[in-house]
Amino acid sequence: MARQHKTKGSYTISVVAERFDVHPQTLRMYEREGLLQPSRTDGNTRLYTDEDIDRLDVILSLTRDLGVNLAGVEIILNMRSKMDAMQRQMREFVSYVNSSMDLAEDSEDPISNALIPVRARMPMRARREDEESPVAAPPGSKIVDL
Amino acid sequence: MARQHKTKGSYTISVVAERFDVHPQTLRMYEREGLLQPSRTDGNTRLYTDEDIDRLDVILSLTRDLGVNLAGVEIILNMRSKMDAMQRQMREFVSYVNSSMDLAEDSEDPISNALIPVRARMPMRARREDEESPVAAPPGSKIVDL
DNA sequence: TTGCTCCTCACGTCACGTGAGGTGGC
DNA sequence: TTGCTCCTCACGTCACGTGAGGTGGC
Repeated sequence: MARQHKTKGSYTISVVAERFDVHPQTLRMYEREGLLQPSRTDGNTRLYTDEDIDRLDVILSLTRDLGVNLAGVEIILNMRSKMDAMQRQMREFVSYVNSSMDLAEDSEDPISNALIPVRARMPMRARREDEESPVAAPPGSKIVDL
Repeated sequence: MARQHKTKGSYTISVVAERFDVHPQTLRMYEREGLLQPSRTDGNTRLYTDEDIDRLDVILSLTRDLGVNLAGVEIILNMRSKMDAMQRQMREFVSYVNSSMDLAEDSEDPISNALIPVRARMPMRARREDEESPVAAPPGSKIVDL
């Protein structure tokens, strides 16, 4: 059996290949195309981290399940991280506004009364990670939750 | 020369094909794949609107310039509209918060003082259409401004 | 009639995945 | 030694784009 470097998730190419039922040459190709950047041992052997694994999982979903080619995968991965950054900013901003309003929540003054309806009318607040994205995918869309 | 139905932008397939230097069969293929949905005349001739043209422009950038296949194009177009929706929501929310704060701007009470720093510290406000996206593309990214 | 339109079928090309073959380090 | 690793080269398959061929309506 293949050896595993199991120091907080570090896998050789054969382990990854077997786990995802993918050809080792395919993994090397993904690296050549810039989609994966595993580190190397001193002896030049590739080591895949858990983050590499997660990324590979997305790549294989796109290529195998959705038929996207590697040029498309690269762009989609970039857009994904861009959307993640947007959602993070959104959450930070909303939670900041909300916490500012919490200071005013029990107040009776007219300004806090003017601001509180934001939370009631807008469908926005700090979301937990397991909650649904605020923007629904278009009907019939192939995007489930990329 | 080919005829044009120029009632607020409505083009036959030959006009579109010539303008974008694309084979008419390719346009029919894009429609078959669900990427374009031109309307039809009573005689079943395709009519492309200005919106179809804009969409085609993006499709051709993705396929020709970036080498994305049609499966990838579909996903990217869906993600694009999802991102647009997110930015729109963001803008609406921020401008709502800003306008709420404008009510309190000249006030001396502690609550408005607690809220005003939002605008000073966060890089978020209602943006004009020609301003840059708030989230920068990763360095070396192929995404210019999809 | 002319020049467009519609459609289907088929071919060439290229990207992607996979395999062979030869090498080297633990 | 064994079983991994590295690499390059090459092949098969399939998606995409394009062309041919035959049709019909303005």
